[in-house]
Amino acid sequence: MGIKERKAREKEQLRQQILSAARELFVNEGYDNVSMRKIASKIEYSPTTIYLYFKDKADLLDSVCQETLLNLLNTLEQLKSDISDPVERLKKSGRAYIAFGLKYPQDYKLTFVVRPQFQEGLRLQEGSIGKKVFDYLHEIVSECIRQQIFRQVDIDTTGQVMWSAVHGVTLLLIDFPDFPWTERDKLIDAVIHTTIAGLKA
Amino acid sequence: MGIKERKAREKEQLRQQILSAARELFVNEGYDNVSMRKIASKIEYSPTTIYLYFKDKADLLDSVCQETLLNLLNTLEQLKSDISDPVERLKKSGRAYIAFGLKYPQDYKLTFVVRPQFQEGLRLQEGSIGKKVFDYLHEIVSECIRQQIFRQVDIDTTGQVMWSAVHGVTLLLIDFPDFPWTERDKLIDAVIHTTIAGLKA
DNA sequence: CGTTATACTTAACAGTGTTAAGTTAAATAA
DNA sequence: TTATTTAACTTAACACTGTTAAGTATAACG
Repeated sequence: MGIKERKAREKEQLRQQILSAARELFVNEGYDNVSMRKIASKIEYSPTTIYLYFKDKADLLDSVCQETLLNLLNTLEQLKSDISDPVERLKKSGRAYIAFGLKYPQDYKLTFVVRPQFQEGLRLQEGSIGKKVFDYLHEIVSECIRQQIFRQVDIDTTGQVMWSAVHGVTLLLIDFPDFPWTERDKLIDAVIHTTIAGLKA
Repeated sequence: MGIKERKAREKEQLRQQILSAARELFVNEGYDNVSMRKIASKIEYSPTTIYLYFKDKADLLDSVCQETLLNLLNTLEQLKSDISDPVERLKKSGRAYIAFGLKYPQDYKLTFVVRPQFQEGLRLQEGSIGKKVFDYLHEIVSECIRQQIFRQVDIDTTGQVMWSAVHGVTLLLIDFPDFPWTERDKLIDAVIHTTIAGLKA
């Protein structure tokens, strides 16, 4: 039964080809400026072939975003073992989260802003990668509270406050690149420092 | 010369008609799902008439967003005189900012997320309404620092931190309505309280 | 070798933003 | 009043969009 396996492998390969072509185009030209025909011509297949692998354009976007989330999760989890002090770990993670968003700004926007628009009622489902990213933050915050470093506000709220802070500054820096921001790293540090200080106080 | 004035008035009237039709459609159906033909048919004119009043669809979006920013600015400035304590004023303003975003979620997204995507290199120009909204926050923060209630970090950074916080939570609540958030007002209060506490500490 | 399933393509539909050319009616000038 | 110019708007068209249904060729299987 080697043939079926080869076929499956080839199918998967084309799927990946479509996916990476789509990502590259989405990121460089914006979701709306990319047509299915453009993606198709990039991989030298007819436009309709894509529909054999993805339900529609939104599904393609969704798959691209799943990959992005996985990248983000991996980036964050690499920091996990590094540091024992949970506050230090939270700072590093926050900075890493923002840095990821700024390194791949279009991917970040696609995932956290464009996709929710195209997939109404999108929930970070239990078991989804998006949920795992949030859980990662949640866990560190939780440790800070357990060690009584943070105020004893409920854990969920605290985690969500942290997420708001990093999400907010990331998007502002992406969307208004020409605004007269303070020096970038200074602002990022200030956001993280302020939020953590506020959670301690 | 009453005729010219009447004509000008009528022109302005149609412009407003187009604008409010566009706003209603953009808000209810999303920018991408609204065609120029749809807007035109709503006001019972031919599609090309719109181009006599607006350069293109992005320009129409821009004008809609200007109105939104003006609304936001007015909403905020109504609080100005109310309270003398700058910290209390900052809290109220922050809450009002977020409340505005949640009351008109689509307008908020159009203005602060969609528009920057369609108008690359958009800057909050000196004298623009967007700049004035930010300046409003900036001013209150500045007063908090002057009165030595906040740490003596530079004013710009402090204002930007505040903006990040409210922007972040607003967008998260809009984009992920089905996420298991803490009770909404509790989260909003936590964000504002945490940020302000962090700026004090 | 004939049949069936797989993988892909062609052609088409209804819609998009936008432009150029055309039309109609009102305002101005003779 | 009548002729001309100007303003406001429309018609028709172009090149494109996402997506579907039907068709084709090739490889696998009995």
